[in-house]
Amino acid sequence: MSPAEIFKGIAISPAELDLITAEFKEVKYKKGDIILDLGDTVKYQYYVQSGCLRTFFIDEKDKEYTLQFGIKDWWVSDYTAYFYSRKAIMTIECLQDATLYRMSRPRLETLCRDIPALETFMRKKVEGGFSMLQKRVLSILSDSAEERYLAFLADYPEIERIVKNYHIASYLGITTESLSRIRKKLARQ
Amino acid sequence: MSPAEIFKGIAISPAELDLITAEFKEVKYKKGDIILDLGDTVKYQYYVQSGCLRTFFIDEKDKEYTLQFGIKDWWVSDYTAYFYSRKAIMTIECLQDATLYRMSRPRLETLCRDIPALETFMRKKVEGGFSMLQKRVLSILSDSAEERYLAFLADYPEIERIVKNYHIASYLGITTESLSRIRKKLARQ
DNA sequence: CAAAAAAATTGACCTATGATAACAAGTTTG
DNA sequence: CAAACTTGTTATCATAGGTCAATTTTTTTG
Repeated sequence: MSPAEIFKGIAISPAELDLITAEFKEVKYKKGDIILDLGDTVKYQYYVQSGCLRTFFIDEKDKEYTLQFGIKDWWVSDYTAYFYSRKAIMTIECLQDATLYRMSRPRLETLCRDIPALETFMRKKVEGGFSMLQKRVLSILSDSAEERYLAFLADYPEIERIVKNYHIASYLGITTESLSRIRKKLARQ
Repeated sequence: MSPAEIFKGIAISPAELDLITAEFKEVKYKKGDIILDLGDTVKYQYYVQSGCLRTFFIDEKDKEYTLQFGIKDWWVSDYTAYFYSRKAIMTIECLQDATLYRMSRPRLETLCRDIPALETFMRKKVEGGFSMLQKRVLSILSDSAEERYLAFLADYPEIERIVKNYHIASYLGITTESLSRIRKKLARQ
């Protein structure tokens, strides 16, 4: 296992791949660890090699909203802060012991400048994320909580097995009581 | 007015700028025109030079959800379809006579390959869009309809002046009746 | 500018989900 | 393995926002 796996499938020379992978640092976290906390300076984005992370936002009423789960092969960060070199507005916690490869923004920018194929790779990665977020906006606007729960189960069966129901509820934007009612109704049917 | 204005502020040689602007085509639309329709092949993304566009999704019950408005200096497309060269799942309509510069996906990909500064520009543009969408997801999940309406007015005062209330309602994900009640309440206060 | 069409408002009623509280089930740890 | 804690469920009641239908206001057009 090495960061090289991240780039399998892109046309890039071995020398360039070495340049890139040299800038990743492997870091390990334990279940319950806070990887990034509200107000921290956001230096890194993380590639999840194994384990499970959760990025969430806490509102004035201390209610949590899960923005993203991250499992194998996902990238995780507080991207708004990461992109604009600002302080974190999100928290990232480790839900399951994890091995991550982290990359600092300035280093990645330098690599992108030097290695055009990497720049293209990163652009397409963000395009994919943009597309997923658009889909999520539409889903929150137009689907009922039950429909969104079913879509979540269909889209992320592995995540459902790992995380708690209250994490899923906070991803769907409903209370844990509502999710419980939905689950009961679905079980009956 | 020429597509060159799109790239003011990026470090790019005049020769490269010419290469890029040569690939934009100016197109004009009238209020009410459908620029892109459900099922169309999505070839272009559009830079709005003037006027106002709206991208929206229609669900099974014929209810519309506005994903994005586009005014001067915004880029508009059905991005999921554009990124993946798929058929449109959205409709784009012209809300106010518009002059657009359009760019085809394959041409832009070629230009990005040849001009690294353009690739970086495009990546940062998508990063900005990603960040805005994340903010919108959080806002839909955590804010009331009234809070979202107030935020919309604060964020897009120019758009509010141009578009109909039912467009705003469909952006906020509420009915036009609800928006009307919210407006009444705010007017009273 | 009058008629028609489009947009916005209002009222009455309904429903999905939230809030609160109590409790049950599951999991961790001394 | 029992106590303590965490997670999930259930019931009751409250409410934001939806639905439907009628009406008023604004805009467009012949």
